[in-house]
Parts: sequence; structure tokens; C-alpha cells
Amino acid sequence: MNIKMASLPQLTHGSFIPLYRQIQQRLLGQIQSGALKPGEPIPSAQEIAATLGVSQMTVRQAIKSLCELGVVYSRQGKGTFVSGIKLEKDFRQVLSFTEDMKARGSTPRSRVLSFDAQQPSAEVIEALHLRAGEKIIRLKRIRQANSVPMGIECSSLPLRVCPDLLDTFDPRNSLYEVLAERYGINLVVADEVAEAGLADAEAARLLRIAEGSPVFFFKRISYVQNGQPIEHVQSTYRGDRYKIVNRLTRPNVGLLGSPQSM
Amino acid sequence: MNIKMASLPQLTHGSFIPLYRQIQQRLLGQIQSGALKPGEPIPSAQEIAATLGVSQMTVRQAIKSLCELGVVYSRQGKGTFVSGIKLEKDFRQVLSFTEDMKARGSTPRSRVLSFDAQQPSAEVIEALHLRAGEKIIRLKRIRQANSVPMGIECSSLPLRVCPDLLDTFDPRNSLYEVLAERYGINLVVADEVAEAGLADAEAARLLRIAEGSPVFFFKRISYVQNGQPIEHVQSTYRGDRYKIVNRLTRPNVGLLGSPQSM
DNA sequence: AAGTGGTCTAGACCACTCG
DNA sequence: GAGTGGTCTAGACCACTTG
Repeated sequence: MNIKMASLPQLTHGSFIPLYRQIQQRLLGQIQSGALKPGEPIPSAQEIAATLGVSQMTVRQAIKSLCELGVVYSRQGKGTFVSGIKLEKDFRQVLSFTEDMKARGSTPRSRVLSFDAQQPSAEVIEALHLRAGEKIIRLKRIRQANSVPMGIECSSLPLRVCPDLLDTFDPRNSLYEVLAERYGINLVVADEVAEAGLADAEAARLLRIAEGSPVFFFKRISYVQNGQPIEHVQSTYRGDRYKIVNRLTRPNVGLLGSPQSM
Repeated sequence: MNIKMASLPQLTHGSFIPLYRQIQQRLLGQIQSGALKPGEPIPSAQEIAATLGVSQMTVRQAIKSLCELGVVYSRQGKGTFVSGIKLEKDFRQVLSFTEDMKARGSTPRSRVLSFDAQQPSAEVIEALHLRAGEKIIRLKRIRQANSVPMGIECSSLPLRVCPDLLDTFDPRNSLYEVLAERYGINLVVADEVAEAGLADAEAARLLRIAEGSPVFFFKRISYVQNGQPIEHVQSTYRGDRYKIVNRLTRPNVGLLGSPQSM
């Protein structure tokens, strides 16, 4: 048995953390600490199960989750190996500006341009599936990182889902935090479209860049887990200060072909 | 038992397609066909297992994979429900330009500007982890969709991994296809950075746009499953013709905190 | 032949939700 | 209390790789 495996503390049965998560964390720790290096095999499922006194299925569950993260990969008949692919944190995710900037190591701040209830535009009605006459809350902010203006963001939310937001929300705080804590709204998926464009006069003034400078135009619709759209965001970000960092992955095979009912 | 479930054909035990994939496809088919609508619960794991004559674990494996796709979500004690989040295909993935354009419904074509072995730049050496003196193959192409120039792409690959590519590759074909079929190289992950910028004189001429038009600058490094970098791409795409479409998801919880070895 | 990962079973207990 | 999803067990057989 691998010494690295055996020398770690015991698993705690019946704790609030499932066994497979403990095993997952244990392996992840060994990989991130360098005890298991890229290209090396990790102990086999059999071996781990025997050492830790758990079922093989439980171990496989842990290993499978690490495969999905990309930190290891399995080869039938050979073993499971540590991948050299890094587990970066700065890829684009459903993050509020606040979270995003903190993850990138900057201090976020916002200046509120406007915050009020409005009639939605046709685009927002469509995006948020609003009923006729339904109002929205609109929050327009300048986003700053370390006191440098980065972008202009205009968020729209259905008034219905956060009726007293106008009274209770301090717009300097993180909108996503308040949605989660006060209304139990957790945004888990967002669809985003980015375009490259040029700053118009207003954007140039607010972002303190020259008119005609390169900028990103974003449109984003964020959804809660049941697929209901909650937020529409339209924003303009400085091209000289902002980059889009993405990790792209291969589509999952086996799901594309034959969507008929077998 | 749900009629929709029972009325479908039997599963085939011992076929080359695992049972859990058959169940997964079966459910996906029912969702995509509208037999199961957003917001509705799918049959419980117990129920499906009993009807199909398989173990609950197998059913759960199928359901879990659908959760990861985002097409359903589970609530402990309540059930598993169809999400309204669409399973779109046009999100950014590790796709060759050829695949990407076909997925978007356009006809891809490429014009080769140059295709030769070269000494790599410092940036490419770093990106591809090249040894001192190691050469690369460089392929510079104009990418067209329906005969309209979309972008300029410059791919670099280590000569070592595809030594006879220069002789055998017809540069009008898909590079990714040839890498997979001839060399068994499958790119599964790519890290990409996009910036917003302005077209310089050369880019403007090649893309037939005005100098100073908005463009995307991309840099991409693609990896095979063991984490080895295989391809470095630097490209410039027209801002008026190209959009970045992303689906963003919430970070998986439970993996961020406490990366120590428990 | 031995070891590996991939799939599958037939149970079990728990935590949670709802009536 | 009944039904649900979440986790776990102790086996099993298969496909695959390597010596």
C-alpha cells in the first residue's frame, strides 16, 4: 500500500461529510501538495477501499468526481493518473462582480448611477419572461477595481421576486449576496454573450477612456436552478483593463447522438 | 407507474451501451420531446428501477448525469424535476473552427496563409513547454464562414508530436480531425483569453474591414487529457461578425475550502 | 494470469419533505 | 408515516492492459 495513503488520518464514519467527499478531499490534498505528481498513477480503487475500510463503490464515486474536475483521468485496465491540468480559479463563472474581483485579487467598489423601478424594454421582457405590465427593478452601476473604473453594468430584475429590494438594499453591497440571503435566490447558471465594440461618448466619459476605445459589450441572463430567469444584465467593460478567461472543455459524448426515445 | 415510462421499449441488458446510459437517453428523450415538461417531477428512482427491472443505484447514476448537464435538478425529500434550462449546443467548447461553424449552421472554409516548420517564439516555448531548440509547426489561416472572412488564426504545434504533418496534412481539412485520426491526439481542455482591441492595417486588409474596427484577440492553449499542452493558437476575429457565447455555472461547492489533507 | 477501471445488484440506513 | 433523494455496503462480472 502506498505510504502516502496510509499515513493520513482515519476517515470519520457517520460525520456530516459523506465518506466519498472525504476521500475526494484527501486525494485532492495529496495532488495539490505534490505528494501525487502529474503523470503518476493514484492508488487503485481496490487499494484505497481496502486501506480505508470502505466499499469500492464509494471510492469510485470520489474518483469519478475528480475525473469530472479534470485533475485526474482514468484508463480502463491501466489505472487512474494525475493530470497536469491545473485547477484554476479565475475562469469565468456565475460570479457577481464583487466575487469576480476578489477572486482576481482586486478590491471591488461600485458607484450607483441609478436604482429604481421601471417599465422594462422589450428585450428585458423577453429575457425575463415578464407578464404584460410587469415592472422591473433596474440598477445601474459603475464597477471599479482598486478605484479604477472597469465597466458599466445595468441589471434588471423582476420586481415580483424582490418586492422590497428598493427599500432594503444598500446598492454598495453585493446584489448576489442580498438575493441569496434575503430572498433565498441562488443564481446557478447564466448565459452570456460578449461582443467587441467601441466606446461611445457616454461610456468613454464614465470609464475615463477615449471615445472609440475598444470595449466589451456583455449581455447576460442568469437563472435559478429550476430554469427561471431572474436577472438581465447589460454591460460595457474597458478593453484595456478587462479580459475574458475561459476554460473550454470537450462536449460530453453519448448525449448528442440519437435524442429520440430509444 | 408513469405511463410514459412504461410505454417505452425494454432496456437491452448486456448490450454495448451501459444500462445507465440507456436510462439517461430515455429520460433525455422524454424531456426533449416534451413528454416531461419543465417544472414537472420525473418518476422517482424507486419507480424507474422497479419498472425497468434494474437496481436503484443504476437509475441514480443516470439521474446524476442529467443533473450535471443541468436538464434536471434533485431536491432531497421532494423529487427530481425537469429544469427549464435549455441544453444549448452553441456554447463555447473545445471545438475546431470547422466544428464550431457547423454547429452554428455556417459553412466553414479556410485560406492558408502559411504552413511550415519554425523556431517558436518565447511565448510559444512557454505555453507548450518546449525543450531548448525544439521546433514547431505553424499554420496560419484565414477562417471564413459562408465565404465571409471571420478571423485570422495562427496555430503552433510541437513538431515532435506530429512529425510528418507537413507532408501529409491538407491544410484545407480540419486540423483537429487529422490530429485525432492520424496521431490519436484528442484535445479535451483549452484555456482561452479573449481581449477586445482594434484591427491593425494587416488584419484589416485580410479581414476586409476598416482599420480601427473592433476585433477580438484570442490566445488559446489546448491540452490532451494528461495535461500536456499540444496547441497554441493566437487569433484575431472580426468584432462585427463574431460573438462569444458562454454558459457560466456556479463553482462546485465542497472543493474550494480546506485544500489541506484533512 | 493478475490487476485495473466500468458497470451492476439487492439490499440498507439516513435526512428531508409533506400531508 | 410514507415517499423521496443521498449515501453506503459487499459482493459480482466484464473489458481492458500488461507481463
